[in-house]
Amino acid sequence: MPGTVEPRLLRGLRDLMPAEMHARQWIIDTVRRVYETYGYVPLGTPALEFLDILRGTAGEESEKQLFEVAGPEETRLGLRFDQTVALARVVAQYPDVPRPFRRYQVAPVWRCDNPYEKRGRFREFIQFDIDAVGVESEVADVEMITAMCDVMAAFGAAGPAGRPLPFRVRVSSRRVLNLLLPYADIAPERAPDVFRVLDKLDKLGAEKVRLELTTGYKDESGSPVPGLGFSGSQVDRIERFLAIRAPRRTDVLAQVADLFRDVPGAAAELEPLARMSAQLAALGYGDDVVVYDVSIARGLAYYTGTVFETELLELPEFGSVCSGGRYDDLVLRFLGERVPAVGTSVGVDRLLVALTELDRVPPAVRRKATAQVLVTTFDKSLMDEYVAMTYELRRAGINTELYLGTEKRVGKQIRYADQYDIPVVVVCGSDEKARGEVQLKDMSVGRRLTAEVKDREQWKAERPGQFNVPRTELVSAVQRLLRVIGGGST
RNA sequence: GCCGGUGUAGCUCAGUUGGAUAGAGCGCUUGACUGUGGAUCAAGAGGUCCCCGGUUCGACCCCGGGCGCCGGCACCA
Repeated sequence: MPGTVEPRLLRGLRDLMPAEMHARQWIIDTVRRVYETYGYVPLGTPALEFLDILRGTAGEESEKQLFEVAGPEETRLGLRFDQTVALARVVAQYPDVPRPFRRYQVAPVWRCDNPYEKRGRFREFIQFDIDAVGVESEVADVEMITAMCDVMAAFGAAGPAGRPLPFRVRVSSRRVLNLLLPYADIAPERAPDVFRVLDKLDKLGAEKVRLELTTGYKDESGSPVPGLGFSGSQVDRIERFLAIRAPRRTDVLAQVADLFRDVPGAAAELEPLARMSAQLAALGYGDDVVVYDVSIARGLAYYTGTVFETELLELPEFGSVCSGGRYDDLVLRFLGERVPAVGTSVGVDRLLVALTELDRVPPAVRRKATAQVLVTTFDKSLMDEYVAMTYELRRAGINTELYLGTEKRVGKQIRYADQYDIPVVVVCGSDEKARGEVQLKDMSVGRRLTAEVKDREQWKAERPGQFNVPRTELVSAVQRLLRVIGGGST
Protein backbone atom coordinates (compact mmCIF):
# COMPACT_ATOMS: atom_id res chain seq x y z
CA MET A 1 0.00 0.00 0.00
CA PRO A 2 1.52 3.32 -0.98
CA GLY A 3 1.96 5.98 1.66
CA THR A 4 2.49 3.61 4.55
CA VAL A 5 5.73 3.56 6.50
CA GLU A 6 7.61 0.30 6.45
CA PRO A 7 7.86 -1.05 9.98
CA ARG A 8 11.50 -1.80 10.61
CA LEU A 9 14.34 -1.63 13.10
CA LEU A 10 17.88 -0.40 12.92
CA ARG A 11 20.42 -3.19 12.64
CA GLY A 12 21.35 -4.58 16.03
CA LEU A 13 18.20 -3.29 17.75
CA ARG A 14 15.49 -5.73 18.77
CA ASP A 15 11.92 -5.96 19.91
CA LEU A 16 11.54 -8.33 22.82
CA MET A 17 8.20 -10.08 22.77
CA PRO A 18 6.56 -11.06 26.09
CA ALA A 19 8.24 -14.46 26.45
CA GLU A 20 11.64 -12.94 25.81
CA MET A 21 10.99 -10.07 28.21
CA HIS A 22 10.02 -12.53 30.91
CA ALA A 23 13.32 -14.32 30.39
CA ARG A 24 15.23 -11.05 30.57
CA GLN A 25 13.42 -10.09 33.76
CA TRP A 26 14.32 -13.46 35.22
CA ILE A 27 18.00 -12.74 34.60
CA ILE A 28 17.68 -9.30 36.14
CA ASP A 29 15.78 -10.56 39.19
CA THR A 30 18.31 -13.31 39.78
CA VAL A 31 21.27 -10.95 39.55
CA ARG A 32 19.59 -8.34 41.71
CA ARG A 33 18.97 -10.84 44.51
CA VAL A 34 22.70 -11.58 44.59
CA TYR A 35 23.73 -7.92 44.44
CA GLU A 36 21.38 -6.97 47.25
CA THR A 37 22.89 -9.65 49.50
CA TYR A 38 26.07 -7.61 49.10
CA GLY A 39 24.21 -4.48 50.17
CA TYR A 40 24.41 -2.44 46.97
CA VAL A 41 21.75 0.27 46.42
CA PRO A 42 20.00 1.15 43.16
CA LEU A 43 20.83 4.22 41.06
CA GLY A 44 19.25 5.53 37.88
CA THR A 45 20.80 7.94 35.39
CA PRO A 46 19.57 9.21 32.00
CA ALA A 47 20.27 7.36 28.79
CA LEU A 48 21.46 10.63 27.29
CA GLU A 49 24.55 12.48 28.40
CA PHE A 50 26.44 15.46 27.04
CA LEU A 51 28.96 14.35 24.48
CA ASP A 52 31.90 15.79 26.40
CA ILE A 53 30.89 13.74 29.45
CA LEU A 54 30.97 10.53 27.43
CA ARG A 55 34.03 11.31 25.38
CA GLY A 56 37.63 10.89 26.33
CA THR A 57 37.01 8.27 28.97
CA ALA A 58 37.23 4.92 27.35
CA GLY A 59 39.61 5.29 24.43
CA GLU A 60 39.36 5.71 20.70
CA GLU A 61 37.48 2.50 20.02
CA SER A 62 34.63 3.46 22.29
CA GLU A 63 34.27 6.82 20.63
CA LYS A 64 33.75 5.17 17.29
CA GLN A 65 30.92 3.19 18.86
CA LEU A 66 29.17 6.19 20.32
CA PHE A 67 25.58 6.81 19.24
CA GLU A 68 25.39 10.56 18.81
CA VAL A 69 22.08 12.29 19.26
CA ALA A 70 21.01 15.76 18.26
CA GLY A 71 19.64 17.66 21.22
CA PRO A 72 17.67 20.90 21.37
CA GLU A 73 19.51 24.19 20.86
CA GLU A 74 22.55 22.65 19.22
CA THR A 75 23.47 20.63 22.29
CA ARG A 76 25.51 17.61 21.36
CA LEU A 77 24.42 14.47 23.12
CA GLY A 78 25.19 10.79 23.06
CA LEU A 79 23.58 7.61 24.33
CA ARG A 80 25.54 6.08 27.20
CA PHE A 81 27.80 3.19 26.23
CA ASP A 82 28.23 2.01 29.82
CA GLN A 83 27.03 2.98 33.28
CA THR A 84 30.41 3.67 34.80
CA VAL A 85 30.97 7.06 33.21
CA ALA A 86 27.61 8.29 34.49
CA LEU A 87 28.47 6.96 37.94
CA ALA A 88 31.69 8.95 37.95
CA ARG A 89 29.68 12.02 36.94
CA VAL A 90 27.17 11.44 39.75
CA VAL A 91 29.91 11.05 42.33
CA ALA A 92 31.47 14.31 41.18
CA GLN A 93 28.14 16.13 40.94
CA TYR A 94 26.79 15.18 44.37
CA PRO A 95 29.76 15.51 46.71
CA ASP A 96 27.57 15.07 49.78
CA VAL A 97 26.71 11.48 48.87
CA PRO A 98 28.46 9.49 51.61
CA ARG A 99 31.33 7.34 50.47
CA PRO A 100 31.89 4.56 49.91
CA PHE A 101 29.03 4.80 47.45
CA ARG A 102 28.11 1.26 46.55
CA ARG A 103 25.42 1.22 43.91
CA TYR A 104 23.87 -1.13 41.39
CA GLN A 105 22.38 -0.03 38.11
CA VAL A 106 20.54 -2.05 35.49
CA ALA A 107 19.77 -0.26 32.25
CA PRO A 108 20.22 -0.38 28.49
CA VAL A 109 23.42 0.89 26.92
CA TRP A 110 24.14 1.57 23.25
CA ARG A 111 27.14 0.77 21.14
CA CYS A 112 27.24 1.34 17.42
CA ASP A 113 29.40 -1.64 16.44
CA ASN A 114 28.77 -4.72 14.37
CA PRO A 115 26.02 -6.77 15.99
CA TYR A 116 26.39 -10.52 16.19
CA GLU A 117 23.26 -11.90 17.72
CA LYS A 118 24.39 -15.50 18.00
CA ARG A 119 27.06 -14.40 20.42
CA GLY A 120 24.78 -12.02 22.22
CA ARG A 121 26.17 -8.85 20.71
CA PHE A 122 23.66 -6.10 20.06
CA ARG A 123 23.66 -2.37 19.59
CA GLU A 124 21.27 -1.91 22.47
CA PHE A 125 21.61 -4.20 25.44
CA ILE A 126 21.13 -4.32 29.18
CA GLN A 127 24.04 -4.22 31.55
CA PHE A 128 23.74 -4.88 35.25
CA ASP A 129 26.55 -3.15 37.12
CA ILE A 130 27.78 -2.96 40.67
CA ASP A 131 30.46 -0.48 41.62
CA ALA A 132 32.06 0.62 44.86
CA VAL A 133 33.29 4.20 44.67
CA GLY A 134 35.67 5.64 47.23
CA VAL A 135 37.14 2.29 48.13
CA GLU A 136 40.87 1.73 48.08
CA SER A 137 40.95 -1.65 49.77
CA GLU A 138 41.43 -4.73 47.63
CA VAL A 139 38.68 -6.34 49.71
CA ALA A 140 36.33 -4.49 47.36
CA ASP A 141 38.04 -6.17 44.39
CA VAL A 142 37.52 -9.51 46.09
CA GLU A 143 33.88 -8.59 46.57
CA MET A 144 33.47 -7.97 42.85
CA ILE A 145 34.98 -11.32 42.02
CA THR A 146 32.94 -13.25 44.55
CA ALA A 147 29.76 -11.44 43.44
CA MET A 148 30.44 -12.60 39.89
CA CYS A 149 30.93 -16.14 41.16
CA ASP A 150 27.74 -15.95 43.21
CA VAL A 151 25.75 -14.70 40.22
CA MET A 152 26.95 -17.62 38.12
CA ALA A 153 26.19 -20.03 40.97
CA ALA A 154 22.67 -18.58 41.21
CA PHE A 155 22.04 -19.36 37.55
CA GLY A 156 23.43 -22.83 38.05
CA ALA A 157 20.99 -23.34 40.90
CA ALA A 158 18.06 -21.88 38.95
CA GLY A 159 18.62 -24.13 35.95
CA PRO A 160 18.02 -27.84 35.55
CA ALA A 161 18.47 -29.69 38.82
CA GLY A 162 21.85 -31.21 39.52
CA ARG A 163 23.60 -29.26 36.78
CA PRO A 164 25.75 -26.51 38.22
CA LEU A 165 26.84 -23.95 35.64
CA PRO A 166 30.57 -24.33 35.01
CA PHE A 167 32.31 -20.96 34.82
CA ARG A 168 35.65 -19.35 35.49
CA VAL A 169 36.59 -15.83 36.49
CA ARG A 170 39.92 -14.81 35.06
CA VAL A 171 41.72 -12.08 36.94
CA SER A 172 44.67 -9.91 36.13
CA SER A 173 45.94 -6.45 36.98
CA ARG A 174 46.89 -3.46 34.90
CA ARG A 175 49.51 -2.67 37.51
CA VAL A 176 51.18 -6.00 36.88
CA LEU A 177 50.88 -5.48 33.14
CA ASN A 178 52.55 -2.12 33.63
CA LEU A 179 55.61 -3.91 35.04
CA LEU A 180 56.03 -5.38 31.59
CA LEU A 181 56.84 -1.91 30.22
CA PRO A 182 60.16 -1.37 32.02
CA TYR A 183 60.94 -5.07 31.76
CA ALA A 184 60.59 -5.10 27.97
CA ASP A 185 61.77 -1.50 27.54
CA ILE A 186 58.45 -0.29 26.13
CA ALA A 187 57.56 3.39 26.19
CA PRO A 188 54.52 4.07 28.44
CA GLU A 189 52.54 5.62 25.58
CA ARG A 190 52.73 2.33 23.70
CA ALA A 191 51.09 0.51 26.60
CA PRO A 192 47.50 0.58 25.27
CA ASP A 193 48.63 -0.90 21.94
CA VAL A 194 50.59 -3.64 23.63
CA PHE A 195 47.83 -4.54 26.06
CA ARG A 196 45.29 -4.68 23.27
CA VAL A 197 47.42 -7.22 21.44
CA LEU A 198 48.10 -9.28 24.55
CA ASP A 199 44.38 -9.57 25.12
CA LYS A 200 44.08 -11.35 21.78
CA LEU A 201 46.41 -14.18 22.75
CA ASP A 202 43.58 -16.61 23.42
CA LYS A 203 41.88 -15.86 20.17
CA LEU A 204 44.75 -15.48 17.74
CA GLY A 205 47.46 -17.67 19.21
CA ALA A 206 51.10 -16.90 19.89
CA GLU A 207 52.23 -16.75 16.26
CA LYS A 208 49.90 -13.96 15.19
CA VAL A 209 50.49 -12.06 18.38
CA ARG A 210 54.20 -12.16 17.61
CA LEU A 211 53.58 -10.89 14.07
CA GLU A 212 51.36 -8.11 15.27
CA LEU A 213 54.02 -7.04 17.78
CA THR A 214 56.66 -6.89 15.06
CA THR A 215 55.95 -6.63 11.34
CA GLY A 216 52.21 -7.09 11.05
CA TYR A 217 50.45 -9.52 8.70
CA LYS A 218 47.46 -9.98 6.45
CA ASP A 219 44.49 -11.70 7.99
CA GLU A 220 42.20 -14.22 6.28
CA SER A 221 40.15 -11.53 4.62
CA GLY A 222 43.27 -9.92 3.20
CA SER A 223 43.10 -6.84 5.40
CA PRO A 224 46.48 -5.73 6.63
CA VAL A 225 47.04 -5.85 10.37
CA PRO A 226 49.72 -3.27 11.13
CA GLY A 227 52.69 -4.39 13.18
CA LEU A 228 53.81 -2.50 16.24
CA GLY A 229 57.45 -2.67 15.24
CA PHE A 230 58.97 -4.03 18.42
CA SER A 231 62.44 -5.51 18.34
CA GLY A 232 63.24 -9.18 18.72
CA SER A 233 64.47 -8.84 22.27
CA GLN A 234 61.40 -6.85 23.27
CA VAL A 235 59.09 -9.47 21.77
CA ASP A 236 61.06 -12.23 23.49
CA ARG A 237 60.42 -10.58 26.82
CA ILE A 238 56.74 -10.03 26.07
CA GLU A 239 56.42 -13.67 25.13
CA ARG A 240 58.15 -14.80 28.28
CA PHE A 241 55.53 -12.80 30.17
CA LEU A 242 52.70 -14.33 28.18
CA ALA A 243 54.04 -17.82 28.81
CA ILE A 244 53.19 -17.39 32.49
CA ARG A 245 50.34 -19.75 33.12
CA ALA A 246 49.45 -22.04 36.00
CA PRO A 247 46.32 -23.57 37.41
CA ARG A 248 47.11 -22.24 40.88
CA ARG A 249 46.98 -18.52 41.59
CA THR A 250 49.94 -18.66 43.91
CA ASP A 251 52.05 -20.32 41.21
CA VAL A 252 51.16 -17.60 38.71
CA LEU A 253 52.23 -14.94 41.21
CA ALA A 254 55.49 -16.78 41.88
CA GLN A 255 56.26 -16.92 38.16
CA VAL A 256 55.49 -13.20 37.73
CA ALA A 257 57.67 -12.34 40.72
CA ASP A 258 60.50 -14.39 39.29
CA LEU A 259 60.25 -12.82 35.84
CA PHE A 260 60.14 -9.26 37.19
CA ARG A 261 62.68 -9.81 40.00
CA ASP A 262 64.87 -7.03 38.64
CA VAL A 263 62.05 -4.56 38.02
CA PRO A 264 61.95 -1.97 40.80
CA GLY A 265 58.77 -2.07 42.87
CA ALA A 266 57.51 -5.30 41.34
CA ALA A 267 57.18 -7.15 44.63
CA ALA A 268 54.98 -4.39 46.07
CA GLU A 269 52.60 -4.55 43.11
CA LEU A 270 52.11 -8.26 43.58
CA GLU A 271 51.26 -8.10 47.26
CA PRO A 272 47.61 -7.06 46.86
CA LEU A 273 47.04 -9.92 44.42
CA ALA A 274 48.55 -12.34 46.91
CA ARG A 275 46.28 -11.04 49.67
CA MET A 276 43.25 -11.26 47.38
CA SER A 277 44.06 -14.83 46.47
CA ALA A 278 44.39 -15.84 50.11
CA GLN A 279 41.10 -14.16 50.92
CA LEU A 280 39.32 -15.81 48.03
CA ALA A 281 40.65 -19.16 49.13
CA ALA A 282 39.54 -18.58 52.72
CA LEU A 283 36.04 -17.75 51.47
CA GLY A 284 35.85 -20.93 49.43
CA TYR A 285 36.54 -19.48 45.97
CA GLY A 286 39.22 -21.89 44.88
CA ASP A 287 41.63 -22.10 41.97
CA ASP A 288 38.95 -23.91 39.99
CA VAL A 289 36.67 -20.84 39.76
CA VAL A 290 39.04 -17.88 40.06
CA VAL A 291 42.26 -18.04 38.09
CA TYR A 292 45.01 -15.48 37.63
CA ASP A 293 45.75 -14.96 33.96
CA VAL A 294 48.22 -12.24 32.97
CA SER A 295 46.98 -12.04 29.37
CA ILE A 296 43.67 -10.49 30.46
CA ALA A 297 43.99 -6.80 29.70
CA ARG A 298 40.48 -5.81 28.65
CA GLY A 299 40.04 -3.13 26.06
CA LEU A 300 38.52 -0.46 28.21
CA ALA A 301 41.10 2.28 28.56
CA TYR A 302 40.02 3.57 31.98
CA TYR A 303 41.02 0.52 34.01
CA THR A 304 43.96 1.14 36.32
CA GLY A 305 44.21 -1.93 38.54
CA THR A 306 42.51 -5.28 38.81
CA VAL A 307 40.66 -6.49 35.73
CA PHE A 308 38.50 -9.56 35.46
CA GLU A 309 36.17 -11.38 33.13
CA THR A 310 33.89 -14.38 33.41
CA GLU A 311 33.56 -17.13 30.87
CA LEU A 312 31.17 -20.04 30.68
CA LEU A 313 33.21 -23.21 30.30
CA GLU A 314 30.51 -24.88 28.22
CA LEU A 315 30.71 -22.02 25.68
CA PRO A 316 34.41 -21.26 25.40
CA GLU A 317 34.10 -19.26 22.18
CA PHE A 318 31.26 -17.13 23.44
CA GLY A 319 33.29 -14.51 25.28
CA SER A 320 32.86 -12.88 28.65
CA VAL A 321 29.38 -12.60 30.15
CA CYS A 322 30.45 -10.51 33.12
CA SER A 323 33.52 -8.36 33.48
CA GLY A 324 34.98 -5.33 35.17
CA GLY A 325 37.90 -3.88 36.99
CA ARG A 326 39.35 -1.07 39.05
CA TYR A 327 39.35 2.48 37.70
CA ASP A 328 40.92 4.85 40.16
CA ASP A 329 41.12 7.88 37.88
CA LEU A 330 37.70 8.08 36.23
CA VAL A 331 36.22 10.55 38.72
CA LEU A 332 39.38 12.67 38.43
CA ARG A 333 38.13 14.01 35.09
CA PHE A 334 35.09 15.58 36.70
CA LEU A 335 36.28 16.44 40.18
CA GLY A 336 40.01 16.96 39.93
CA GLU A 337 40.21 14.58 42.85
CA ARG A 338 41.34 11.00 42.64
CA VAL A 339 38.57 8.71 43.83
CA PRO A 340 39.38 5.01 43.81
CA ALA A 341 36.65 2.74 42.49
CA VAL A 342 36.04 -0.79 41.33
CA GLY A 343 33.09 -2.36 39.57
CA THR A 344 31.76 -5.16 37.47
CA SER A 345 29.01 -5.60 34.93
CA VAL A 346 26.82 -8.51 33.92
CA GLY A 347 25.89 -8.49 30.25
CA VAL A 348 22.24 -9.35 30.82
CA ASP A 349 21.25 -9.94 27.20
CA ARG A 350 24.47 -11.71 26.38
CA LEU A 351 24.05 -13.99 29.38
CA LEU A 352 20.47 -14.69 28.31
CA VAL A 353 21.67 -15.73 24.86
CA ALA A 354 24.29 -17.98 26.45
CA LEU A 355 21.90 -19.62 28.92
CA THR A 356 19.39 -20.14 26.12
CA GLU A 357 22.08 -21.73 23.98
CA LEU A 358 22.94 -24.02 26.90
CA ASP A 359 19.25 -24.81 27.45
CA ARG A 360 19.44 -23.55 31.00
CA VAL A 361 16.48 -21.19 31.01
CA PRO A 362 13.64 -22.99 32.79
CA PRO A 363 10.66 -23.25 30.40
CA ALA A 364 8.32 -21.61 32.91
CA VAL A 365 10.48 -18.49 32.77
CA ARG A 366 9.76 -17.95 29.10
CA ARG A 367 6.02 -17.63 29.52
CA LYS A 368 3.83 -15.55 27.23
CA ALA A 369 1.24 -14.47 29.79
CA THR A 370 1.20 -13.00 33.23
CA ALA A 371 -2.46 -13.94 33.61
CA GLN A 372 -3.17 -17.22 35.41
CA VAL A 373 -6.85 -17.04 34.57
CA LEU A 374 -8.89 -15.82 31.61
CA VAL A 375 -12.52 -14.96 32.35
CA THR A 376 -14.42 -15.39 29.09
CA THR A 377 -17.26 -13.08 28.13
CA PHE A 378 -19.66 -15.58 26.77
CA ASP A 379 -22.95 -13.78 27.09
CA LYS A 380 -22.77 -10.01 26.97
CA SER A 381 -25.86 -9.70 29.15
CA LEU A 382 -23.83 -11.30 31.96
CA MET A 383 -20.97 -8.81 31.61
CA ASP A 384 -21.44 -7.42 35.13
CA GLU A 385 -21.01 -10.93 36.48
CA TYR A 386 -17.78 -11.46 34.48
CA VAL A 387 -16.37 -8.18 35.74
CA ALA A 388 -17.29 -9.09 39.31
CA MET A 389 -15.61 -12.52 39.04
CA THR A 390 -12.52 -10.95 37.53
CA TYR A 391 -12.08 -8.50 40.39
CA GLU A 392 -12.80 -11.17 42.99
CA LEU A 393 -9.95 -13.22 41.57
CA ARG A 394 -7.62 -10.22 41.30
CA ARG A 395 -8.33 -9.19 44.90
CA ALA A 396 -7.44 -12.71 45.96
CA GLY A 397 -4.04 -12.21 44.40
CA ILE A 398 -4.70 -14.26 41.27
CA ASN A 399 -3.50 -12.71 38.02
CA THR A 400 -6.67 -12.49 35.99
CA GLU A 401 -7.50 -11.24 32.52
CA LEU A 402 -11.04 -10.41 31.45
CA TYR A 403 -11.56 -11.12 27.76
CA LEU A 404 -11.99 -7.66 26.28
CA GLY A 405 -11.95 -8.51 22.58
CA THR A 406 -14.88 -8.42 20.21
CA GLU A 407 -15.06 -12.15 19.62
CA LYS A 408 -18.42 -13.49 20.82
CA ARG A 409 -17.80 -17.21 20.37
CA VAL A 410 -16.42 -18.85 23.45
CA GLY A 411 -14.36 -21.25 21.34
CA LYS A 412 -12.36 -18.36 19.95
CA GLN A 413 -11.90 -16.93 23.40
CA ILE A 414 -10.55 -20.26 24.63
CA ARG A 415 -8.24 -20.31 21.66
CA TYR A 416 -7.02 -16.87 22.73
CA ALA A 417 -6.17 -18.30 26.16
CA ASP A 418 -4.40 -21.16 24.41
CA GLN A 419 -2.34 -18.80 22.26
CA TYR A 420 -1.17 -16.88 25.30
CA ASP A 421 -0.60 -19.96 27.47
CA ILE A 422 -3.07 -18.83 30.11
CA PRO A 423 -3.47 -21.98 32.21
CA VAL A 424 -7.05 -21.61 33.49
CA VAL A 425 -10.23 -20.43 31.75
CA VAL A 426 -13.48 -19.48 33.45
CA VAL A 427 -16.64 -20.01 31.41
CA CYS A 428 -20.08 -18.95 32.60
CA GLY A 429 -23.08 -18.95 30.28
CA SER A 430 -26.77 -18.72 31.04
CA ASP A 431 -26.93 -22.44 31.96
CA GLU A 432 -24.21 -22.14 34.60
CA LYS A 433 -25.62 -18.86 35.80
CA ALA A 434 -29.04 -20.43 36.28
CA ARG A 435 -27.51 -23.25 38.35
CA GLY A 436 -25.38 -20.85 40.37
CA GLU A 437 -22.20 -22.39 39.00
CA VAL A 438 -19.15 -21.49 36.94
CA GLN A 439 -17.11 -23.74 34.72
CA LEU A 440 -13.34 -24.01 35.17
CA LYS A 441 -11.17 -25.32 32.40
CA ASP A 442 -7.65 -26.65 32.89
CA MET A 443 -6.01 -25.81 29.56
CA SER A 444 -3.10 -28.18 30.04
CA VAL A 445 -5.37 -31.25 29.82
CA GLY A 446 -6.56 -30.42 26.33
CA ARG A 447 -3.05 -29.67 25.21
CA ARG A 448 -1.91 -33.06 26.45
CA LEU A 449 -4.81 -34.88 24.78
CA THR A 450 -4.56 -33.20 21.43
CA ALA A 451 -2.04 -35.68 20.11
CA GLU A 452 -4.28 -38.66 20.86
CA VAL A 453 -7.73 -37.41 19.92
CA LYS A 454 -8.36 -37.80 16.20
CA ASP A 455 -12.03 -37.23 15.93
CA ARG A 456 -13.74 -33.93 16.48
CA GLU A 457 -16.90 -35.49 17.93
CA GLN A 458 -14.79 -37.32 20.47
CA TRP A 459 -12.92 -34.12 21.31
CA LYS A 460 -16.16 -32.26 21.83
CA ALA A 461 -17.76 -35.06 23.84
CA GLU A 462 -14.84 -35.26 26.25
CA ARG A 463 -14.45 -31.54 26.82
CA PRO A 464 -11.15 -32.25 28.48
CA GLY A 465 -10.19 -30.75 31.80
CA GLN A 466 -13.48 -29.04 32.50
CA PHE A 467 -15.55 -29.11 35.65
CA ASN A 468 -18.18 -27.00 37.34
CA VAL A 469 -17.99 -25.46 40.80
CA PRO A 470 -20.47 -23.38 42.76
CA ARG A 471 -20.19 -19.69 41.94
CA THR A 472 -19.52 -18.94 45.62
CA GLU A 473 -16.42 -21.13 45.53
CA LEU A 474 -14.86 -19.55 42.46
CA VAL A 475 -11.78 -18.15 44.18
CA SER A 476 -11.00 -21.17 46.33
CA ALA A 477 -11.54 -23.57 43.41
CA VAL A 478 -9.23 -21.55 41.14
CA GLN A 479 -6.61 -21.41 43.88
CA ARG A 480 -6.84 -25.18 44.30
CA LEU A 481 -6.58 -25.78 40.57
CA LEU A 482 -3.57 -23.46 40.25
CA ARG A 483 -1.84 -25.29 43.08
CA VAL A 484 -2.39 -28.62 41.36
CA ILE A 485 -1.16 -27.52 37.93
CA GLY A 486 1.56 -25.23 39.13
CA GLY A 487 -0.21 -22.09 38.03
CA GLY A 488 2.27 -20.21 35.90
CA SER A 489 2.82 -17.64 38.60
CA THR A 490 6.25 -16.79 39.88
C1' G B 1 36.32 -1.33 7.31
C1' C B 2 37.64 -6.23 4.48
C1' C B 3 36.11 -11.17 2.22
C1' G B 4 32.15 -14.50 0.80
C1' G B 5 26.99 -15.55 0.26
C1' U B 6 22.10 -13.88 -0.31
C1' G B 7 17.46 -10.72 -1.37
C1' U B 8 10.47 -13.78 -4.59
C1' A B 9 3.62 -13.76 0.22
C1' G B 10 3.69 -12.64 7.55
C1' C B 11 7.60 -17.05 7.84
C1' U B 12 10.64 -20.95 5.17
C1' C B 13 11.69 -21.42 0.28
C1' A B 14 10.74 -23.19 -5.11
C1' G B 15 10.67 -21.05 -10.01
C1' U B 16 11.48 -18.96 -15.05
C1' U B 17 18.27 -21.06 -20.31
C1' G B 18 14.60 -13.57 -21.23
C1' G B 19 7.87 -14.50 -22.88
C1' A B 20 1.19 -13.78 -21.47
C1' U B 21 -2.82 -13.84 -15.11
C1' A B 22 4.40 -15.61 -10.26
C1' G B 23 3.98 -20.90 -6.99
C1' A B 24 4.25 -24.46 -2.55
C1' G B 25 4.31 -25.55 2.65
C1' C B 26 3.46 -23.27 7.21
C1' G B 27 0.81 -19.18 9.34
C1' C B 28 -3.63 -15.92 8.97
C1' U B 29 -9.16 -15.15 7.92
C1' U B 30 -13.97 -17.51 7.07
C1' G B 31 -17.09 -21.74 7.09
C1' A B 32 -18.49 -27.03 7.94
C1' C B 33 -19.39 -26.80 14.01
C1' U B 34 -24.47 -19.73 15.71
C1' G B 35 -21.90 -23.41 23.94
C1' U B 36 -15.70 -24.90 23.77
C1' G B 37 -8.57 -25.08 21.99
C1' G B 38 -6.59 -29.86 18.59
C1' A B 39 -7.23 -32.70 13.95
C1' U B 40 -9.76 -32.89 9.10
C1' C B 41 -12.08 -30.74 4.83
C1' A B 42 -13.49 -26.44 1.88
C1' A B 43 -13.02 -21.44 0.58
C1' G B 44 -10.48 -16.68 1.03
C1' A B 45 -7.08 -12.68 1.88
C1' G B 46 -2.09 -11.64 1.21
C1' G B 47 3.35 -9.86 -3.82
C1' U B 48 6.20 -2.46 -6.46
C1' C B 49 9.81 -10.77 -7.33
C1' C B 50 15.12 -5.16 -2.51
C1' C B 51 15.97 -0.11 -5.07
C1' C B 52 17.78 2.95 -9.25
C1' G B 53 19.61 2.90 -14.10
C1' G B 54 20.87 0.15 -18.65
C1' U B 55 20.36 -3.75 -22.62
C1' U B 56 15.91 -5.77 -25.13
C1' C B 57 9.96 -6.10 -29.02
C1' G B 58 9.70 -7.92 -23.90
C1' A B 59 13.45 -8.14 -17.47
C1' C B 60 11.65 -11.24 -11.33
C1' C B 61 15.63 -13.45 -14.61
C1' C B 62 21.01 -10.42 -18.23
C1' C B 63 24.52 -5.98 -17.21
C1' G B 64 26.10 -1.66 -13.99
C1' G B 65 25.54 0.88 -9.45
C1' G B 66 23.34 1.17 -4.65
C1' C B 67 20.99 -0.74 -0.23
C1' G B 68 19.50 -4.57 3.21
C1' C B 69 20.30 -9.24 5.47
C1' C B 70 23.40 -13.72 6.77
C1' G B 71 28.25 -15.81 7.66
C1' G B 72 33.55 -15.03 8.46
C1' C B 73 37.52 -11.49 9.67
C1' A B 74 38.91 -6.97 12.10
C1' C B 75 37.17 -4.41 16.48
C1' C B 76 34.72 -5.09 21.18
C1' A B 77 33.27 -1.95 27.36
